[in-house]
Amino acid sequence: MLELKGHTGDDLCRSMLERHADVISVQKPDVALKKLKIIISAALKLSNSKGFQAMSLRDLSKESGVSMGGLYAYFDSKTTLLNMILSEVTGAVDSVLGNPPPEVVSDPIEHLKWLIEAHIRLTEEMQPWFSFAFMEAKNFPAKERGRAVDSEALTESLFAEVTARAIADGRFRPGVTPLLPTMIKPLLQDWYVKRAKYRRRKVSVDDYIAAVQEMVLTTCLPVDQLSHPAAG
Amino acid sequence: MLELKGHTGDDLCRSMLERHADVISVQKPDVALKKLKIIISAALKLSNSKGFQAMSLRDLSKESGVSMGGLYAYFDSKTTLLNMILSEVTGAVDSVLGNPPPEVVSDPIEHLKWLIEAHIRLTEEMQPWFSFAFMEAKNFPAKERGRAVDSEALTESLFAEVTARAIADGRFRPGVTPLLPTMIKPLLQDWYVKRAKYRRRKVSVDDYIAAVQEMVLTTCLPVDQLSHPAAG
DNA sequence: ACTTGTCAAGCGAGCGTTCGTTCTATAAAT
DNA sequence: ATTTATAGAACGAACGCTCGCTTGACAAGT
Repeated sequence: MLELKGHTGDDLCRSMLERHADVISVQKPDVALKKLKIIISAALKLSNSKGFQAMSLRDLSKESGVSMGGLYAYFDSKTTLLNMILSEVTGAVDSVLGNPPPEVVSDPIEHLKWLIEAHIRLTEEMQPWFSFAFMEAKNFPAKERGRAVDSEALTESLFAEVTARAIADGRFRPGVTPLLPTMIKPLLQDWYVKRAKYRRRKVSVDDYIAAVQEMVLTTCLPVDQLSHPAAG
Repeated sequence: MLELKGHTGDDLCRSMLERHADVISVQKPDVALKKLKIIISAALKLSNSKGFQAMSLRDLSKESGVSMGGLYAYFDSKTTLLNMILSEVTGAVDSVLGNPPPEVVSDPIEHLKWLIEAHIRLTEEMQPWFSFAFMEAKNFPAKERGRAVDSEALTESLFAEVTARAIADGRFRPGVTPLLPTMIKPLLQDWYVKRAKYRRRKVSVDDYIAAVQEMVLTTCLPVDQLSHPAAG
């Protein structure tokens, strides 16, 4: 089973500290990391329940137990806080989906299956972060919204490339809808957008990965290559 | 081709006037309708570009050309405005998807195809309304958020019912994923969530309906019933 | 024909509140 | 003693909402 490394809350906050050392005025790394984790997890919790823009810094102060002034030791504006989180999400997408293991890139079908699995596993590990970055994106200031949109476009382009390669290699059924790469995205996004629903229904990550892979492959593979129970 | 009636901006605002006659203090129906249309279209435009909660009533006043006081002749609070729009959306979903034409209900496959088409055509006609109701829902006050969630659940239950019926009738391939009805929803929602993208790529409503129907039916029909180019 | 009275409709300054942000005083650590 | 971290009061701007005033169409009275 695919393993992703380096995307726990701890890893991500550590990366944030490096990336934004210029605006974070707290010097001691261990103190900074400990508090940053508390602040970020409170920010994700509040944003994902009431929206980033509706979350006031007083809410965040109360939820995290850090005073108003204390918060401003970790960012210099509310928009900077937004950007700090956003950077980690887009960075994770780039580094994970952009670096497929060598053994899958030669076969577009395997590459496609890997992209589906990697995307779902990454969003599972970073669920509140993805909800934040893409569900809230519409309400972001213009520049930050643009970054979220670009990140989404990049993901879709990866699916478009691998699909085009599969078609060029004659691996797909002729006449399969050109909308296929576009339609994969909403299926993947549903995993983190509606995470609570799937949890309630006891659908596991593996169940969901298998279901999406089945639906996509059944749509695009030639009929004679379909195996009825979920393909191995 | 399926025709839906009664969901133009004009129809919807007329319905709003009746439904909320108690809070709308403007008496002359033609005056009220004309202004309400202006106000609602401005509200949808602003909400969909910056979020409902980020839209101030001063923004709305400026965009619609109606003064602050004038706005309050049409609603008694910002939340009431939200509810007025929300009611029209959930009402349209109930009345359209809940009333399939008699000729499709006997055949679950035809019913399923009809549900897909009707959903996409309805959201096409009411695109800004659906974006408002479901993309903004997360930021709504608790009660209003509940109404949006309920409406989504109702839609999914319609797909679950027709799917269950198809399986009971032996019309689906054995072993098709039980997640199918759940996965249809995100495909349908993408049409109004990412409407701008599809417009840019010159994907028509009919193209999209055909693509979703193809993907869903290819996934669930027995292999020997698949026709390779989009089924008629 | 012209004035006057009436009232629905519309306006925008201003209310109290809360927002993001800053600042100063203090506590803790080295 | 000096740096580092923290708390929370204070500030101006902007928020949802209210309210007293103006406008304009129309009917009654002359």
